[in-house]
Amino acid sequence: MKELLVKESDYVYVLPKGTVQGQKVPVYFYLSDKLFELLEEDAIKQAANASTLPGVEGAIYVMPDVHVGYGFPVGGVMATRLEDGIISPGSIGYDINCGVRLIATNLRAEDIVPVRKQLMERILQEVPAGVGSTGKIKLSRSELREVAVKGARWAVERGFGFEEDLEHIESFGALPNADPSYVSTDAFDRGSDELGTVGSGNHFVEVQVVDEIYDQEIAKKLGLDVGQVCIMVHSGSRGFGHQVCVDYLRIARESLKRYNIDLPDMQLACMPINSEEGQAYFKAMNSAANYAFANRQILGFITADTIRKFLRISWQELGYRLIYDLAHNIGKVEIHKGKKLLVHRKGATRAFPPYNPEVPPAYRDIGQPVLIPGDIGRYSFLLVGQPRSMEISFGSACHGAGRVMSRTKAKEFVKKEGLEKILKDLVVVARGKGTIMEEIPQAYKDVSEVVRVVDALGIAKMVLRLRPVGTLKG
DNA sequence: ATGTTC
Repeated sequence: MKELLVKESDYVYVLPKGTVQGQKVPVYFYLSDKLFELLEEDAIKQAANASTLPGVEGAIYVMPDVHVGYGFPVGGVMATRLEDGIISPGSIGYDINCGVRLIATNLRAEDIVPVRKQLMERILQEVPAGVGSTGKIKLSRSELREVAVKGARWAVERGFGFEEDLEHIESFGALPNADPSYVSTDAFDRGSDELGTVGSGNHFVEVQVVDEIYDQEIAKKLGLDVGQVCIMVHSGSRGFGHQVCVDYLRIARESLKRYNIDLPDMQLACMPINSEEGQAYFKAMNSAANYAFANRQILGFITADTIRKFLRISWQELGYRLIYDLAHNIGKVEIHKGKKLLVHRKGATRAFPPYNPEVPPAYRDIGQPVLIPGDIGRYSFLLVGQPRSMEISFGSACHGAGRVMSRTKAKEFVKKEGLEKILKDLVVVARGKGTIMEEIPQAYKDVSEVVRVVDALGIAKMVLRLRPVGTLKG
């Protein structure tokens, strides 16, 4: 299908409306020439499939870190009209509210670098990571219901963080319209002991240092300077959100006939937003999203507390300050160009511009922070949302590097090259070697190239780069 | 992503 894409301008390729059968809107791919070469046929097909869905509005947008996903590509943005559109679990993702948090500290690189190995070993002891890992927090059914409604606030009330953290979280760390009575017993069972755990795959807790600044003025307003130590958390809603997705994909498949929805791919199984099933999924999805906000709140706090105890310093000396926390797998009701839409972001980050009311007051004149984690060996980036995102991507940017090598291929590569040689002087801790082998830097696209594209398009502005000091993986 | 092929 690649030959059907038309290069409209630098970084913009379009699959014009009318190219595929039943297509309702065009599909825009935001790519450099280099990333265009890496674009997979199946990812194009998946984005094209979504452009045929009922009530899809404007266009489908695909970010430069695109890769094939379940039904809808990772890196995809789709908006559907509330009155006649659908809601698609596969277009939000299995890991509901997978997202990123960045915490600043007053520490300098030299405080951490000499002791980074011991520090990461300590963090490994305190922060549970890995598939099926469980935490110290055991939740009763009623407590879990509370988590699902209150989100990050629940964690703060239990002592995991501070009231002022909440102002620096997307949607204040608690999405409205969460109703855990629409969440299954299976999900409750899986969620009861996984709060405050990292998970697996590309999830991590990382100690980082501000490495390079591209916009001094904005970095200053964020209170960030070269050499400053930060904590980045990348995790989601664990088994709780996964089960919500599984449950509602089944419900969606079973309700397709009832609502006369015809699909090019069963993985895009969806429900009218204005249906009993669609509303049920929306309320369950928001519950899982709030679980993820609480999860990252706890993870970030425990990590900061561990660093503090390791260095034997006070909270004041540590200077813990939440910069921002955001979702990159989520469906949200937003108004774009005067229309009330459900914006599906799957591997895409909200990137609202300055003076948008959703941007925290402290950042109002610089725009919403956009946190882009890279792979374990390279860099992560902080950008801020720009006005053009509201014109060309429903206020969205990319979310990360994006895979280029399959997990299997990555493991074969490690067996051939040797893990020590690949990781060189990186400090990466984990309970097992499996995930690290799948997550080697070579398995990912260069995140620098990805953020360069969203910066060049005016979706989000590059502010600074962070480099890893030590990484905890699942 | 995921009690990693219920």
